[in-house]
Amino acid sequence: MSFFVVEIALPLPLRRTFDYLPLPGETPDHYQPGQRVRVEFGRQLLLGIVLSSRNQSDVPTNKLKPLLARLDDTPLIDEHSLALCRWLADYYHHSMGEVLEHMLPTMLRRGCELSEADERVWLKQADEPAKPLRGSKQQALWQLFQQSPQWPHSELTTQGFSLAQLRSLADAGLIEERQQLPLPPAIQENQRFHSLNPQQQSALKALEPELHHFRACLLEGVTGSGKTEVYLRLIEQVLAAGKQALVLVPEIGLTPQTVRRFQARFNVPIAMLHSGLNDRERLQGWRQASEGGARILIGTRSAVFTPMPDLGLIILDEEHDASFKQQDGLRYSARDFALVRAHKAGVPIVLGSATPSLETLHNALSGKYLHLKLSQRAGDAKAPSMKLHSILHQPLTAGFAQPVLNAMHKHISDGKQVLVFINRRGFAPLLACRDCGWMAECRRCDARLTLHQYPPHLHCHHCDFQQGIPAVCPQCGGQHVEGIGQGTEKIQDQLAVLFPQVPVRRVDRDTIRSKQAFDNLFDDIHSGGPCILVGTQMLAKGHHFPDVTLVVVLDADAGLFSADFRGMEHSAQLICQVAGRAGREEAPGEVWIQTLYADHPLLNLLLDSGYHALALSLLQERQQQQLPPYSHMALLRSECEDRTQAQQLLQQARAFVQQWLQTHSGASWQAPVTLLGPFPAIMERRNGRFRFQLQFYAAERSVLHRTAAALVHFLEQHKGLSKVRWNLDIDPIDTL
DNA sequence: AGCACGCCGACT
DNA sequence: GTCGGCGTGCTC
Repeated sequence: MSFFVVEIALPLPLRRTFDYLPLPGETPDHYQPGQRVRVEFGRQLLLGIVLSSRNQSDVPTNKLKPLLARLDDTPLIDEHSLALCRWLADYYHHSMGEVLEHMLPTMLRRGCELSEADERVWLKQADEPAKPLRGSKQQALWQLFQQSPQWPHSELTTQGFSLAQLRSLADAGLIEERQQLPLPPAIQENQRFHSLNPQQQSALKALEPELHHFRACLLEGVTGSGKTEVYLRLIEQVLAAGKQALVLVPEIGLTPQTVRRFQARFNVPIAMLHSGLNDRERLQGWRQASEGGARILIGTRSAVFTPMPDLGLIILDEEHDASFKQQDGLRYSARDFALVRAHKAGVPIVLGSATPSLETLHNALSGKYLHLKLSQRAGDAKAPSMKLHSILHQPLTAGFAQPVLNAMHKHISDGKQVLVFINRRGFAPLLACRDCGWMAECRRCDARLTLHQYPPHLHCHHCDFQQGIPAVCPQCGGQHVEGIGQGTEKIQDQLAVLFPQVPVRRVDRDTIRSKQAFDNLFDDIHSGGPCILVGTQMLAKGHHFPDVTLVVVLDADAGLFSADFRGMEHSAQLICQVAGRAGREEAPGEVWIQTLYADHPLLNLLLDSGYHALALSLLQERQQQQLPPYSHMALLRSECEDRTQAQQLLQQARAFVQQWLQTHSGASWQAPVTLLGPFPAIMERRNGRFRFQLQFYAAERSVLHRTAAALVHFLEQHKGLSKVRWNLDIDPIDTL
């Protein structure tokens, strides 16, 4: 048998692979790309992925170690997915091993078998107990089986039932244990079948011919215009053709409602992948999708990696949402990756949004994407009326102008619900001393501590540092230490006094700690009756509150003057999203935006002419300034406890890139790379580390790409400033 | 990233 | 005299 080695990708930040000797008696045929193997690496045991087998190695044979075990007979990751990982590793200048780590659910990364996704389930076997059941626990258990004939073992144990209780029901012949892969039960087909309005029909008509090849489409539809119904119709056709559909949604967008709507509509197994699942559930979702059992996969960002053998369509809803971009480690964009995946798989991808990102809009306007618009709201719903309300020189009560309070009173007395949006959680964003001006600051960040009252403490929202509230000023000993400004907690308190007749509910990360809490609150709100909801971003995303007819935006100004060049874009998207919560049913909605800058031209453009008009105007600005999407951008960030070293690393990086550009700019390199920085991050110190950044802009993506590759190579070799942590962000979203 | 090896300060 | 700090260097 001839000599060969197996090339393995290991979960390390090293941008190279490692060769190992095969197991005794195995031939190259035993090794296929995508299998998992266990290896000894230095002194540690690692799980790696086979990339290839070859008949020679760059490493001397006596230095090669043999593999310890091969875990899979057939590849766990198919060739197609492997090629996509290679693309991703290349594009984001990351190690192949770390990219592959993202593709596999935790249990598979730890060496578990795919079949460990199988869970014990208990199936109902009879309709009536032959003898009355003894014990209230047993009766309660039997009640559950009346509701649904099939229960996963783990779910029953978390509900407090014991194995003994299950056994006694099994002995009575009422239920039976099975080892099986539970697929979500199919519900009756074509429930709640909505009819399409003319715009939806023409969008569908335009999309239908594109279903059998790659095509990127932007479905730009105002809130309530029925984008989801168009998705459902497309998925219907894809399923009928025997293909699978991948549906990607933002992190907080995957609500039980969304899932229920899909389940109610399609008579096929649907898999889910999102952050609320435990490891086994994730493995289940992954397995169902990758073995083809599930015909629809609904998931958040990381679900974009799940192999799907019969992929026929990708839907990415709310494409502008920031949660599609991973913000640490491997900083990939699930949206951009989904586009590449669709392209390589030869299937269409539909990006949906009421407020598309300027990048996507630019691609749609230039004809690269098919551009479809839904401008009328489905059914009878009318667009909300939006108005700016100047609070310049106006007396405020609890932060509200009187006319705004009056409007709130009116909607409440009409029996409707009011939503107050303020993007600051906690009681007050600042705790200060009236006597000497001292402010509570975080020791580890360049930030003030936020005052919370429920429970009372000071909290840094950037590093999670927490401490008690000082009774007297630590600087002057004065008694007048108080919260300045307002957050959701304070607004809630004050509104409870101003509107004693209605409940005032708060929705922010602090009240919505668990999914359970959210569902409860949601059911409460849904059951109707007038109430006031005070909340942050969380309120803006994805949720349908049918009885909300008034939305008040308290701090729209915060985003208008952001240091980030995308600040206005994101502000506008947020305002539109919050506004979209109002008046989705028969009652018309009203949106009041309190502002100090009632004559802000872009804000007025947004209100008078809508998001699309504003976006066109912002695109012009971007073109003039040669900012994305009219140029391509990369960001090298550094952080270190030593300020000087963090800065030095970027200076060295800059010097390297400048020199490299000089030596590599021949005739074919007319397009230059513009370097800006290094400069300190907007919050220079965070969690005890000083942060700097170096920006790269290029008109040609390929130039930026090659520069970045050279830079990463340089930084990897260069170990002088080893304490400094660095990260290269390709196509960064926030540049703060 | 781990985990070694390696050379200088405060302890039983 | 050792224990242990974390600065370089390597891992097929």
